[in-house]
Amino acid sequence: MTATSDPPDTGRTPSDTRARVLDAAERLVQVRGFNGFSYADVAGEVGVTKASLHYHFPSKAELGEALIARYAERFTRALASIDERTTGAPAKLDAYAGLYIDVLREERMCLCGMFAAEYQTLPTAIRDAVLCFLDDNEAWLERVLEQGRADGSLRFGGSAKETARSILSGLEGAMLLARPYGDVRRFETGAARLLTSLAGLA
Amino acid sequence: MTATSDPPDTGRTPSDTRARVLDAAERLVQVRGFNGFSYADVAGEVGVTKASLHYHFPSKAELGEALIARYAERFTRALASIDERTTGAPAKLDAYAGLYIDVLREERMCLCGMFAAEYQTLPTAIRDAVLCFLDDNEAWLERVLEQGRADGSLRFGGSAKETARSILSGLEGAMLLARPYGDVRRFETGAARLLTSLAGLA
DNA sequence: GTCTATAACGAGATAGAC
DNA sequence: GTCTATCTCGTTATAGAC
Repeated sequence: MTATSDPPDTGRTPSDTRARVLDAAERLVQVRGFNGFSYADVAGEVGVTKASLHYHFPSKAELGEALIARYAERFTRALASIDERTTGAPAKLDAYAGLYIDVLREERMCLCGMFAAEYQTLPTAIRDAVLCFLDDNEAWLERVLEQGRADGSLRFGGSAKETARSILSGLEGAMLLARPYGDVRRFETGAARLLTSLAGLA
Repeated sequence: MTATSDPPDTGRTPSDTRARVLDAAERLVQVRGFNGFSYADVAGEVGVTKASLHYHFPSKAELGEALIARYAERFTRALASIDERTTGAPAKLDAYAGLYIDVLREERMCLCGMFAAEYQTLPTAIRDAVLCFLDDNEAWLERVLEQGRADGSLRFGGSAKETARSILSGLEGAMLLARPYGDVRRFETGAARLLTSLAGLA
């Protein structure tokens, strides 16, 4: 039942290369920024030529669009997974911060945070996706905060929307500054304090 | 008493160009990132040739070093000015947040926050200066927080050092995310909430 | 799909005249 | 100090063979 004909079996799935390119490019953007890497860098890591990259992603802008699209999808799934695995708002917030920690452990910045820094230099399609990503995160956090306030597990003043924004920007900022120090713990303690102070998480 | 000889009067002070180059480059880094602008961009804005830039700053790395050095000096003076103009810890924190607002109004990111994002791509000298800048800010905030806790004008749990870090990263993050939205108010409300929740500022 | 080869351009940087 | 001219290299991108 393995490949009887058609696609010559290279030991890789049909568009394995495409995925590997996205993986390498994603890491490069998160570590060096969208303006801090080239097709040559990606080609070197993946082990193909620059021309092959252009077959999959004709322009760097299109590569960037594919990156943020995939990243956003994955993040959406991660949030859905949190909603399935956990019940209380405090546990959800903890798990949410855990997503950031996982990224930081690989010495990466949040893809969207990096794009936010370079925002003025990005193609419009990427810009729009960045705003969409931020809005989605904010909306999810807002929902969790409302839930927590309703069931008494969280305590905070002001609107849930504004609190969500503060948490989101607080986590992004903690990530931004923890990376130069190469210190994940710096983020962890900062994130804990942030959630405690802003959302009344015990 | 005006120039009787020596420096041919061009209508500019001796190294006016040097300062104008720094001004333009600083703005470009804050808006587009260190990897998002070129000598040609700076030359165009200042109205000189690329070769002239290289006379003042032989390499882009040296330009970057000069930028962060001047920025750090100016920031140090700004903090000293706050210490002179204001007395209470709450007023000092408000003035501190005001520094960020001034930057954001010009649609810029904090120079150091931008460098933090691009950290992995920067020459060592700039990296060191970035960490130094962050440490200085943290130390100043820590001192203000200690003062506020001592005189009862601020209320927060945990160490002043960690609280200072949270405030610093919170402000940088709020700045990072406010810029894509082109919304200074987004920062202002976020910063106010941050200082209230983290430092107990009324 | 992937390759070699190359185009077309912009980057940082230098030499030397004025 | 600033210029013109030029160099070298890296960048994104394309053409066309396999």
